[in-house]
Amino acid sequence: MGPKERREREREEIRTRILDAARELFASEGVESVTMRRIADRIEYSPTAIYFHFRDKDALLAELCDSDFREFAHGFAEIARILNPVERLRAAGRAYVDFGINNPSHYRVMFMTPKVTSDITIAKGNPEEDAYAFLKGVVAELMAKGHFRDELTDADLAAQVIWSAMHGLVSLEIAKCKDEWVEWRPMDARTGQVIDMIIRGLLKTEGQGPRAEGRGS
Amino acid sequence: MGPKERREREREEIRTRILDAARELFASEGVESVTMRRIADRIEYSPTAIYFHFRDKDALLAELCDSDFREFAHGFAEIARILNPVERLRAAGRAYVDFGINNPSHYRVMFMTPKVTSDITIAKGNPEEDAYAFLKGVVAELMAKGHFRDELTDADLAAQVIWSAMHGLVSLEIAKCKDEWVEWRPMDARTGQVIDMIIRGLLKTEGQGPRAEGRGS
DNA sequence: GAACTTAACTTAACACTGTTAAGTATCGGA
DNA sequence: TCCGATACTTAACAGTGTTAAGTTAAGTTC
Repeated sequence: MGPKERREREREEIRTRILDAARELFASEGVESVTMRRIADRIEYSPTAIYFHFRDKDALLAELCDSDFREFAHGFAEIARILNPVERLRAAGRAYVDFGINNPSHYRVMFMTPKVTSDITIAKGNPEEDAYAFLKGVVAELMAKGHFRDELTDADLAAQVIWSAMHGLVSLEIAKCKDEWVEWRPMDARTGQVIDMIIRGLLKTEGQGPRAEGRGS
Repeated sequence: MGPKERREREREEIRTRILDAARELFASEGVESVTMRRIADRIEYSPTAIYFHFRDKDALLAELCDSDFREFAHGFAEIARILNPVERLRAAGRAYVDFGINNPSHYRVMFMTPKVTSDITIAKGNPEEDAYAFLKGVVAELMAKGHFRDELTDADLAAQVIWSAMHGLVSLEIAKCKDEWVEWRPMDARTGQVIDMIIRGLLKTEGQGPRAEGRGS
């Protein structure tokens, strides 16, 4: 069964070549510059050749998105080692903002454009691949240890509230940083204030739980 | 000078006809369906006729956006009459979310897409036309009355933090409501929690100032 | 080994998009 | 009456995603 496997391998190879070209174009010149024809130019194929490997442009972008989500979640691996859950939440918030600011093009398609995430291959619920699961895990731990205000018992709801606040920070910066209408304060200052607001607004007594624990890592 | 004025009036009339057609198309079928040709079809002109009244499509959309921003700000007029500034902030937050949920297409172009707001005619700083100014006003009043935590003395920074949280709520809903990845909690519940988080996280002692005042209106 | 099939392309074209160049009426003023 | 500006139209250009039809090379089968 030599030739069959070789063909399979070659097919996979050209697939990743297309994806790489698209990713490169995407990162350097923004999502608008990612056209089928420009991708084709880069890999020296005709534009229609891409359709043999991807259903359409959306499917191609979705697959790009898929790997982006995975990489994004991997970014929290180091943070997962922080023992103190409050500090872990703080660090996660900062990491989230860093990702968005450093990868605005990616952030836009990942979180700012309506897109059906149908054929996605990420292991849902696994904190190492699913960033939402990571956040929910931190929230659940904080709840279990009694850090959260007593009326907050729904980990999903709390996670969604936290995500909303952080997402607002990043998406507003990406969409409106050029806007001279508002006298924007430095992103660092805003980030710090939002994180403090989250901690103070959702947790008990100044962001520390009922009993102060040793700071992690 | 009769004819001259009549011409001027007619010119203005066709301008608003174009804008109305675009607005209608926009609200009913989303921004993607707003094409020069479809606008032209509606008003029974050729597509190029529009270019005599608007520089290009962006200018047309910008003008649409302009009136949308004004209308958006007008929505806060009633809320401005609430005496208690904490309650006013709460109501403003709810109104903000309502606007976004009821006008997702408008919200997207207004706040979720990078667009240079250059030739804008809104009276900056006037709370009746500029919603950011309204928010900043509420924040400033809360600060003056000592409701804010002592370390928060910058009204712009605080306003931007509040706006971020509310914007995150709305924009995440608009972009990801169809997403089955996350088990979304009801929008109402999230809104309530975010507003509570803002109040508790930024103000002193349970969202009330140093001294409880009578509730307004 | 010849015939057939299929995978992996290419070229040409369609139906769109925003936008521009060039041409045409219509109308107010000298 | 002629002139020039105003307000258009038609035709076209350079893009876009996508599809239909044709081509070529390789593998499979008789």
